[in-house]
Amino acid sequence: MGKDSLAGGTYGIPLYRELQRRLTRALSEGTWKPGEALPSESRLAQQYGVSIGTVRKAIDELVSGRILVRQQGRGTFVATHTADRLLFHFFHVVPRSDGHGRPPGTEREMPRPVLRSFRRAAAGATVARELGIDAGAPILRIDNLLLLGARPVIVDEISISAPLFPDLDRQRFEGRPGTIYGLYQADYGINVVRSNERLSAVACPPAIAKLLGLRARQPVLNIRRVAYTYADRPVESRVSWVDTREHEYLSDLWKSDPDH
Amino acid sequence: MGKDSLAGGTYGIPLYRELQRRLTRALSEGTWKPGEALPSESRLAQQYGVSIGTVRKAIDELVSGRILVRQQGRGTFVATHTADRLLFHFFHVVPRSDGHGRPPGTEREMPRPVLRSFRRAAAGATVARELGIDAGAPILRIDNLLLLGARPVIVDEISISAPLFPDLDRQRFEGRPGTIYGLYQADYGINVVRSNERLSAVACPPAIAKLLGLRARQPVLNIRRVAYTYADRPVESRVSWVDTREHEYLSDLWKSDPDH
DNA sequence: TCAAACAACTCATCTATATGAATCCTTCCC
DNA sequence: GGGAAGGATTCATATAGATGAGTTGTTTGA
Repeated sequence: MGKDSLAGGTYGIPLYRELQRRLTRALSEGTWKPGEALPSESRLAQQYGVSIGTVRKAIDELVSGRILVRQQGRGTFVATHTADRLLFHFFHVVPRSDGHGRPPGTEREMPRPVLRSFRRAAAGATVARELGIDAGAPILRIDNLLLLGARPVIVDEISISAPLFPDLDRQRFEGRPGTIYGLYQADYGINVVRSNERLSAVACPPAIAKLLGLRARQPVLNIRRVAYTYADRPVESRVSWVDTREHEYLSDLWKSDPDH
Repeated sequence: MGKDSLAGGTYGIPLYRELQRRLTRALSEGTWKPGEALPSESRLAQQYGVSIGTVRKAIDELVSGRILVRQQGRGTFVATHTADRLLFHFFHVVPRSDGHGRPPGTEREMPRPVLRSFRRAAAGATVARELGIDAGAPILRIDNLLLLGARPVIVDEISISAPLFPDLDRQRFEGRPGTIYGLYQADYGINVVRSNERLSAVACPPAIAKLLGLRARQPVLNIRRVAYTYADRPVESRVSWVDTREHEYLSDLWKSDPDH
């Protein structure tokens, strides 16, 4: 029985859930880095003094929540924010499928970001509430224009708590090798595991319209996203403006995955 | 070993997946009606000649897909389209949480439908494609105005293939005891198990604006939903127009459920 | 040197069994 | 009648073990 044994520890809650909690905490503390393998199931079972079946059950939910990835014959790994994961789990804007042809959701395309501004600012009331910080607290405010194909389609206004991302500056942000969430993950150990989005249709503000090539006051899709890490801790507040003349927002809940 | 035994049957695919396929087919054939209990896990195991663990694994995914519901001490049941299920899995319009107070998603409210029109029509190209029928084929076309609180907030334009719903008329539709998907399920044995939605921001057509109390050409959220039953067979095509001045569309992917 | 064979390790599937917890129904007793 | 006690049935949790499949690295042998 390993030093972390769960034996005799908990009362009402099932063993596998307690183990899941411990794994999640270890994950949030950076015990295993993104892309790294966890100890094998048999080793975990030994270490925590439970059976392999219990370990598998604890891991199951983390896998379906995209926090871990299992690979037969190799091991179980901390999920990384790759382009694929972004596309299928955090980026929901796709070409319109109004007319003809292909089923919705296929033929997704990676957005090409153009950085418009990177600056320090103070949190407004809404952003402060969403990030769980005080109004007026220091934040980083990043404005991005996203191109799909050759056209500008989305304007992103990103707000993150400055103290969470020390030394993050424009150069480092622009020089990131992968996605933005990949940067949070690789450089700051902050793993975005889920997000929620609230959408509405609004008249496009002139400044946004200019960037998107729209006339002011034309309808535009407004999205407020809050991205969370473990234990529902908010990481990022993002306001997006989407030109839906040739694209649309796809909400395909609990459907078949590309894998499996 | 029961007469339905899977022993020696399949080659590459796992037992539990083959069992899952058989259960799904039985479900789609109405072997067990909505709300009814399936045979117990031990009986299924016996019947199909597999272990209880395999039965549980086969059922697990159907439960997480909301097709079945397990109740400890009672049994496993075919999920029914209750108000709760509608609210949390098919109805995504919630009061704005812009200002202050409560977390998004709480305080949902059941929409009150007002039937505007019920008629027979011919499928247009888009609807035909979405429903997998021929253009010009007979459909039922239902227009609903949905009230949240006292205000009209959503206009729903529903299209379903007429031959799938024999004898459905205005009176029967209006007299339904529960939700629309509940009607499909209870009266026609058609169980909607998932949907996908495509959203865009558009200028509100005058006819819709009138119903929603909007000025024409004001921004309105346009939603195209296709609802599916087992095996990804489309059942319903629905176009919604949402007034997002005081409400918004909530997309909270793979987050915590009210249950669990 | 190269490639085949092997060993060692991983997760995946499947079985069998035991115990607990929730529910339902019957029986019993006052 | 009414309530308590028991028993039967259900799903939930947990264990232990066997076999299979996929991966990786090493050894063997021509």
